[in-house]
Amino acid sequence: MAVKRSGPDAGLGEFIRRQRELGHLSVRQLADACGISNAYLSQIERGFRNPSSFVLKALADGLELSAETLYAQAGILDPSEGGTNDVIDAVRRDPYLSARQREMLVEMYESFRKVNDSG
Amino acid sequence: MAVKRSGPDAGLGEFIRRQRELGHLSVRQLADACGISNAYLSQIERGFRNPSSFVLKALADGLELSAETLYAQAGILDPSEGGTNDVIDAVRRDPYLSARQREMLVEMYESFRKVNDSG
DNA sequence: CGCGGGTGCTTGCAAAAGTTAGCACTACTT
DNA sequence: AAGTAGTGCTAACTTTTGCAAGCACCCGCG
Repeated sequence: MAVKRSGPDAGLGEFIRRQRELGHLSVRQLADACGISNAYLSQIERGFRNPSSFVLKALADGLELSAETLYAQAGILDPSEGGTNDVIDAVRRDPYLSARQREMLVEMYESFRKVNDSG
Repeated sequence: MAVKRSGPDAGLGEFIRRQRELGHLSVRQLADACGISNAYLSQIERGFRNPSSFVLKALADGLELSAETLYAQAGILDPSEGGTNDVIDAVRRDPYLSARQREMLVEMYESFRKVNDSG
């Protein structure tokens, strides 16, 4: 498999269920809102199925919470990512840069900030 | 199906391929780095397969870019969430940089973009 | 030439995702 | 009590993911 898979022990399902119950939604209601079957949602909540990116996105929408929150819960997004600095964020988000170029820009920026602080 | 599926027209694959090529990696190299098969990566890049959340996460790591960038490209994360997209804007807005530093960062960024376009 | 190793791509197949139909249970009506 | 509608869950099935193996092609080297 090589890629990590979450089993029935995954906390994501429990989180989804809690969120659903907080919103006073039934399994069917949320499933309909997300465009998935109730059976499938039931299995996701109990950790027997591993939702795809699209289903995860749909669930985030249906639960009216940010996709980031859900992804962080799923363990596929580092909660600290998307940090506090606009420049670094923008560099990380720019789709036209290579990894190395990103790295160079971030380093350059940080060195500037460092120099400015000490000066 | 009820949940949106991306077909061979999806831009995600092209984006991944572009990032891979910018990093001078072969299909096999990136696939190995991500812990997925080269066959599968090839299919993802051409839009014939739709990677799961976990594979997407692995790809983000392998390409050394933030998971958010990739998710935004996959259309499963609203790009406006969590900050701006424009590197130059962010640099210009940053209050902790000198005019000279701003200029250098912008020039560096633009030269990268230029190189990527031609090469 | 002929061989080994690099590239990306295709082909079946196993495993997982996701659906439809239907179960058992509860609560409210008539 | 019987009927209807709500709840979540199960079973059987179809579709998609993801992989091992192998294809065809190109290049440098003997």
